[in-house]
Amino acid sequence: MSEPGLPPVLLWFRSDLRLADNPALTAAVLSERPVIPVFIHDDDQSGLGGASRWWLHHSLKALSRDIGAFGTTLVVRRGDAPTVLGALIEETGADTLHFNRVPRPRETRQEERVAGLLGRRGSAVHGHDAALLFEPRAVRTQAGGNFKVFTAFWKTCMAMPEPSRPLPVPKALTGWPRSVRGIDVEALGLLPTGVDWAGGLRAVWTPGERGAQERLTDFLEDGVIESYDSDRDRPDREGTSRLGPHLAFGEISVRTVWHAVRTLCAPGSGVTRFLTELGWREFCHDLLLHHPDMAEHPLRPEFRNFPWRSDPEAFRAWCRGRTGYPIVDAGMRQLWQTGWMHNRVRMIAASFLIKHLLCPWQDGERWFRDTLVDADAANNAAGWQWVAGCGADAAPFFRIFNPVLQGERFDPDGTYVRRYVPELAEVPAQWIHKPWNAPPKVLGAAQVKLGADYPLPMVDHTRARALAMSAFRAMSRS
DNA sequence: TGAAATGTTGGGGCG
DNA sequence: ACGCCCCAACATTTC
Repeated sequence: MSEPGLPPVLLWFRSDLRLADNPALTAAVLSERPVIPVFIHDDDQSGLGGASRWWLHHSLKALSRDIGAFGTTLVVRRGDAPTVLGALIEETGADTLHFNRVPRPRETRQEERVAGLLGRRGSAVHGHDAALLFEPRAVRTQAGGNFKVFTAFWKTCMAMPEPSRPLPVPKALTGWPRSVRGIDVEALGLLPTGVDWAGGLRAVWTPGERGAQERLTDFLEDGVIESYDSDRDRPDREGTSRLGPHLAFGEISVRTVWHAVRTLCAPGSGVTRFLTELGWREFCHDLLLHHPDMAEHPLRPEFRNFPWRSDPEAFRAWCRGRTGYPIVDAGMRQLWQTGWMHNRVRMIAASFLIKHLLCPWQDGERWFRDTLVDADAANNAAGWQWVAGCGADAAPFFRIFNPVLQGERFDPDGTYVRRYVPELAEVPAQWIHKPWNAPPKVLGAAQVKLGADYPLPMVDHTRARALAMSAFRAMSRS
């Protein structure tokens, strides 16, 4: 127990809304001083989309409850983090700050401002690393640069010492006996105003550390991971972990996931593949750290000359899931309804926006950032550039998905399409991914009138493909 | 972590 | 028996 009179330490929560494997928390507890846990929301700086705001609200509620169980209170404030932290130091006499670094450019800049401001006031500022498996920027080529090819990056990671084991939840947390002014999570105004569009999210997700751990447990049970290698590509199955949003908000640490899989699962192709996906997350963060403008500017500069089209109508149709290509529309509607889209379908839908509609990939990146509960600045930007063919280790631009073939290959029975495009529910599997080819009799029996109940394809695949090729060639010539 | 076009091969039907 | 064509199946190349 701490002596009265000892100055408290500030514990600044950010994208690490958890108590397990939280080195900042552990360090604060070890200091044997009263701990003031703080969360600061900055509406102007957060860059959070609507779906992420919904998630953050519930995740903060969960964290408040969990901290409350220690007899302590999470202090919630809004505003500019360095300013708020400075004010808290004034108010409480705290002389130390612990936080976990967020290895992304925006957050890193914020950390530097905090360190500068608090350092000038004589406070000790301690940043800890727990957001990645391997220390940010520590993975280097032999020449000392950052990797631009994933396989080489991951091979190097796998030759490094295994990631640290996760830290336990501290046994106790001593709070600050005096009350510190804060606001209710509700007052942050993170939930939808007006129309409640979050019903689909509530039905699918449980934000918070408990929910994250349950999701991990579910994934590790029943041998899901054994067939992960193939099932992860099947949107009609529950073959993926769905840990994305929990990782994005730091409700569970990637090291916890890593060691749980390594400890509890028999080695095999599924395990290897899943760990590799965690590797992509590492790679994306490494890329964004070295290319802070990756969400706006293509890594391959020649793509600045790509003749993108400006077509707000087409973009809107894509957003709303009314392209006329069932696998694309199912994905976009799953995203809108649940805040999440299966990864295979993300690739198909993104490819469609970029290569069939020739819309700028940045527009799609922003839409995903606004609608995904697992929106992550690094993963999202890297993923979109990868699909567009202008990123690191990217698919060549001419690798154009055929949405019909992709649908038939990865949703062979049409189960996924039927779930999210109910107007096609009665269309037989043979035609579900290309209803425009179905005999009129079949469509009649399925009670579908194309162009009325469900749109006709907004572009012809073969023609769109040819146009994309010539646009690509135009860019390559210029 | 493609798709489509083009090339090659080999078996069977047939004159 | 032989060559020819057809075409499916597979492989390679091209975008």
